[in-house]
Amino acid sequence: MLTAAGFHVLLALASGRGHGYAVMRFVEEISGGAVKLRPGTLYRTINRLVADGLVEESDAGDPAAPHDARRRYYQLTPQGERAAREEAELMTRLVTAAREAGLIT
Amino acid sequence: MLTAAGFHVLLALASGRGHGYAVMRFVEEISGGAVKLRPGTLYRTINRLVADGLVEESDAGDPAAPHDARRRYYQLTPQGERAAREEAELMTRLVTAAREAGLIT
DNA sequence: TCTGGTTATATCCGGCGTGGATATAACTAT
DNA sequence: ATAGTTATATCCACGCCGGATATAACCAGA
Repeated sequence: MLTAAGFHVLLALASGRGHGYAVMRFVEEISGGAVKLRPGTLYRTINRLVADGLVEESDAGDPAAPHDARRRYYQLTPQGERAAREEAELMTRLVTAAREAGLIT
Repeated sequence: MLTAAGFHVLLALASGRGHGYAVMRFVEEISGGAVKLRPGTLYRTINRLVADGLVEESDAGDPAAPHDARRRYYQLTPQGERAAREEAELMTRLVTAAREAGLIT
């Protein structure tokens, strides 16, 4: 199973957030500020995902965005997409169970 | 945020799995065998949840079940139920995002 | 132009949580 | 009786995370 941080990063990349800092903001956004991926966790997680073949660096960023030399862009590999999908499916089952248990509506 | 194991335990208890070993089977069931809560993680997690006030031991188990002296029964505290609900709501948002990203249907 | 705030990446340390193994013992069925 | 399953508990090594610190590029406004 992926770590929570690992899934957050994959999901952010699948949602079109191409570089590290954008991933950080995505996670904060989607959780309503409850979850924060700090630099230490963020960049280490990205490096691990690259080492595991789930993510790869892509030389070109969004061509519409203004150039920023600091940014490093990433994208999912097919394996990363598969892993993210499996994790999302597991999560769907957990949400269904939470609904059946009356925790959420 | 809860750890993955912590949420699994709370969800299992909310789903009427009263004792430790039943929690273990619940997690294995719901994940289709992909996730296994091993003894080391399971009982340490339960103890931590008790220490944090999210779970409490309940002296009586299911009266319909045959008595088994080894079993220790647990239930959610109001605080535990709140924590589980918040985590489930966060997870719902993640699943929605995964759907919007085309990861799942 | 220079200055402050934000964006962006990177690394270190201490500590917490996990996986896997091992142990023990009570149940159950044959 | 005895073998297999159910059930709880604890240990060690390792991996991951939070928080802090560092560095530097970008941008807006004075």
